[in-house]
Amino acid sequence: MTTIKDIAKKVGVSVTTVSRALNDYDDVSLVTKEQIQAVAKELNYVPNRSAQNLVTKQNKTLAIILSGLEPEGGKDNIVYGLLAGMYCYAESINYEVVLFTMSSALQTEKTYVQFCKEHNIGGAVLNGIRTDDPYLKELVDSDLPCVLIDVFIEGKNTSSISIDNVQAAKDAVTYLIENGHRNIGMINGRREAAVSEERLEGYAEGLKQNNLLYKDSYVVYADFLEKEAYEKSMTLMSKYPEITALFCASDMMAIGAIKAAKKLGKKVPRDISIVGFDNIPIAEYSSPTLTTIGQDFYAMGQKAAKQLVKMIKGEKVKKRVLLKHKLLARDSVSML
Amino acid sequence: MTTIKDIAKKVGVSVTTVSRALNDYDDVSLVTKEQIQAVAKELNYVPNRSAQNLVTKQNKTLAIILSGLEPEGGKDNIVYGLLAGMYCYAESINYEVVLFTMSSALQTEKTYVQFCKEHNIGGAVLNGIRTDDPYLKELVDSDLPCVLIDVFIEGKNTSSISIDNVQAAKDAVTYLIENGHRNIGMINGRREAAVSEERLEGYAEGLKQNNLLYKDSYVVYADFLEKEAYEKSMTLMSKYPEITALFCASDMMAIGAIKAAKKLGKKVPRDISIVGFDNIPIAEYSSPTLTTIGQDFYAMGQKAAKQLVKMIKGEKVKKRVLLKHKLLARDSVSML
DNA sequence: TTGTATGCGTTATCAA
DNA sequence: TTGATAACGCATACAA
Repeated sequence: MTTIKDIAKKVGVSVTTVSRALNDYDDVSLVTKEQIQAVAKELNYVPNRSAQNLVTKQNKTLAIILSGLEPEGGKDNIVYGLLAGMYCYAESINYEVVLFTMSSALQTEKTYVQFCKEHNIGGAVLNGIRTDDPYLKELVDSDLPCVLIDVFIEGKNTSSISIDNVQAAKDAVTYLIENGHRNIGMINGRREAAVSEERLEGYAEGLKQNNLLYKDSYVVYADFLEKEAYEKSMTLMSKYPEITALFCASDMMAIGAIKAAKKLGKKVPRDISIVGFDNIPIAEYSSPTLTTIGQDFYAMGQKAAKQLVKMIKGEKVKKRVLLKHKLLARDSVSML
Repeated sequence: MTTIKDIAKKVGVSVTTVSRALNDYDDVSLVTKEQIQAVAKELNYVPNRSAQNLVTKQNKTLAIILSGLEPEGGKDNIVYGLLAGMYCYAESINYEVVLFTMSSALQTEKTYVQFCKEHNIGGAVLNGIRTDDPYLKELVDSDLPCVLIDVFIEGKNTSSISIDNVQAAKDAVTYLIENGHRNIGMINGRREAAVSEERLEGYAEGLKQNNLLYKDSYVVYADFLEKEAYEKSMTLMSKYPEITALFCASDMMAIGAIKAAKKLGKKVPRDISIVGFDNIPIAEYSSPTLTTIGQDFYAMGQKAAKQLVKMIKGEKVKKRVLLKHKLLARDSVSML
């Protein structure tokens, strides 16, 4: 591997000069600078990041910390979108992106903070981490810039990004009501998830604003899982046949609900209307195509990376950023 | 940040001893070792990877080099599977994974080799890179261990992983023939892709083995794109109404073909049977559900990482690894 | 069993 | 405008 030393020798200058020439300092004569750059190219010189990092203590690396990367996961494309968005911005400013997951934290008994220190991480984007994760607390209590997706936690140096989940849920419910539905059930996600609470709130608000009664019994929790949603919605629809619409806090759960409806001999949307959440790729191709709340995870990843970099540079950022969502009217809802 | 120096000072030994204790050498007394480890923990010591990398020249980082991370990409979940599989193995042996894409290569004018050198990458997994990419040539010509997904290229230190695409295509076609189909069209992918050629070969072989005539006119190329496949298959079906089955080289193209069939008033599978390739998440949820060739990208990513690590360690590896595929019989094919 | 000294490749400080 | 030298944090050859 060629180093600045090699270049220095070949050109006949000191390593200092080479370093400065390569970093385009202006206290080096144009002639030598050009000469050095030419030789660098000729020798295929590539700076060694480890050495750079070691001496500059700069942290041009962003981490994305996830709950896990499961073989069967990824159907929702959320991680992909987030990662792609982050990467897109990071690369544009010559930053790197590395991955870390909770599972590896458990396995190696390495905390997020440790991982970040070890790799000179400048800041981290977190997604899908449980709010009661002790490693999370350690991280947000540390000085390290963190951007949290979908949850709002006060921390030393943190910021949050999400859509307005309350409003989005309200939009979904309102849309159902506009379509004539009066008895609307909700298939919510994991009880502990912040978004679940927010979406429930939006659901309740939507009902209230239209003078409909909120009923606890119309709400079930299905952990964001298709199968669980299948079972829970089956029970719900059987028990309360007056329900004509279901608002689901995720598309995968909506898919489960559609299956349940079919199993019960109900046609979607003729007998029961269903709205999902997220707009995962499957939503557009399922049968019927799924009316849902669209989130732009790519944009979210991009924004997260941007925030992070600002925070790394010590600039002020909004503690909480709300991105736009969009109701996508497709075929799983019909006018009553 | 605490360093081994701090620990050394506190314990009252040299940095050498600390280094050895922390790396669990056995030429350090148990007492001091335990003492050192205790203090390290107390001071929240985390080794600095940059420093380690710099001195050991070890390259405990794997790269995954992709064609790009598009906002609208990822539907097929291939990148996710590959990445998850790689990461899973990498983390188990305390390796890292970083991303690099062709798009960033273009943008920064940085070649894959440069990126890898710069980051002390031990080896790289490549997916979706065009075989005529000059940067690819430079990479496989270099000493850096590379594992190529889906393409077989001889290189200085390379190895390839894929399923047996010829056999898989043959399986698909044979399945259609077993279901009574005699006039089978093929929607192939990008002309230049190695897998396209292999799948075409399997398609032809399947026909031949069953004494059916291969017809050039029954094969169209649709660049692995849904829309393109929609148009091309529309033309194909219109021009040759005797065709009763379509073998598509990707699921997204199969989805396009199904749409085209519907548009033409043909019912799938009653009027036309369709087989896809890949088993992307959508395949299971589309209407009708898609009969397809299942590839396990997670397993592929894992295997790729394993190969890579072996190569990094200088062990011999197979130049070409073939993973198992599986025909998944679902609802898009019917007996003629 | 432990410590001294050296070097990895780079940048930064200071002096020339 | 340039160069000598130190420093970053760590691992290792060698000496003690």
